[in-house]
Amino acid sequence: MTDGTKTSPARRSDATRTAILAAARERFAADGYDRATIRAIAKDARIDPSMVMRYYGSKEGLFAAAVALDLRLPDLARVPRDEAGRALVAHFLGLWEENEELTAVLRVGATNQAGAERMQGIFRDQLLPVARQVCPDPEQAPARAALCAAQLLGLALTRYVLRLPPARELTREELLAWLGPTVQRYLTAPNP
Amino acid sequence: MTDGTKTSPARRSDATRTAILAAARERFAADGYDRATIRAIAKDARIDPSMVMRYYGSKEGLFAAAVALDLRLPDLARVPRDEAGRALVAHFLGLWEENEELTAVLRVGATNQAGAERMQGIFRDQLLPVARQVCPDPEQAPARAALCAAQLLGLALTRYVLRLPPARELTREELLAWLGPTVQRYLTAPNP
DNA sequence: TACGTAGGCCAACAAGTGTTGACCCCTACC
DNA sequence: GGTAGGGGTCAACACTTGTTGGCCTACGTA
Repeated sequence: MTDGTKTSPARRSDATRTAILAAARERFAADGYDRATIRAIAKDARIDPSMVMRYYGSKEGLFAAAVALDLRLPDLARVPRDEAGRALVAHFLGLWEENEELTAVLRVGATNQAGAERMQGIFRDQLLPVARQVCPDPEQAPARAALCAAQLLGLALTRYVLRLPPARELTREELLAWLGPTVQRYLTAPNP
Repeated sequence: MTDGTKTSPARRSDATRTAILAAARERFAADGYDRATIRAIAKDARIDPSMVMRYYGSKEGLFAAAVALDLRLPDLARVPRDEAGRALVAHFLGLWEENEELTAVLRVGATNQAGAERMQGIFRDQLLPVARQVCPDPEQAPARAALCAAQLLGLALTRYVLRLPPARELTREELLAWLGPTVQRYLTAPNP
């Protein structure tokens, strides 16, 4: 699982570095920023806490390195216009199922001021452009994207963070059938 | 602002107690459970940290006392069946605008395991019964209520916690027009 | 007036935090 | 073979946290 970045040759400590990142992702996702301690992360990675500091400078640096968030949103111009909503929901579901970084980012976003700003950035740089592709009037794109974010993040919140039992019991197909039309409406329906 | 509970006569320390609760609500809402320190709360209330312990036993006890959450959901049997969604959204919006305890509970629910369980309880005891009143098939009530929770909490998350600018700029009327039909569909529409 | 008691403050404890610097070991190169 | 230098550990610092117990004050009652 070498990440795509092409840094200097290949340090002897790469194994440790990735072990730290993996442990950090898990802890941040499970406990949130404050409760996830450097000592606990280091213990999971079976190294000394001081190594975390050496490689990532500080706890904030570690968090930034651990959750480099790329939603890899699909190109909605390439799916039929009336299936955009369903496609978006499907993509988000897949993302959340496999990727625990998202839980970490959402947890921290809800706790921390800096975390909230990070999420604002993700919204602006990743979801908003996609919405702009599909929205009838580009000027409405921010509002429509915000509505989609509310629905999608609300699903993630209830299903993966708060873990409301009924939200967990819904199948992928049911969610697509319920949320797909909602997101579709937020994206493309005429004004209200 | 005497609360409805009919406890012993009226202690001389009632002013202090309510000052502590008010400060606690503010801090918990603004900072979340972990970052809201007893010392900071005590400072806001202009008393000694030890008083908080004396009156509320522990930090958890203080939190429990500070956020006694009653959503006061409307009786949906008394509004026209096809306006239930709109009524629910309107009620939630009013609730969040005036009540900062909700932000605290959501923040803590996203951070803390115990907080998540508290939110599960709120969902089960307050939102679920209301959904049961309106849902065509009572057996589907949990799933439908969960969908409503996802949409409503998602709105709260983006608008009041993450504070995404476009989510903040939507007016009350726009939100009613967009989310009302969504919640209505989740509550009463035939299966998918 | 005397006094018990509740309200309040102060200082400290023990635990846990992020962070730092000194020190050892092993490897790769001259 | 010697020697930088990076990988790694240990112990400690400085600080903050929730929490506790002792002590003073002032009210309300007898």
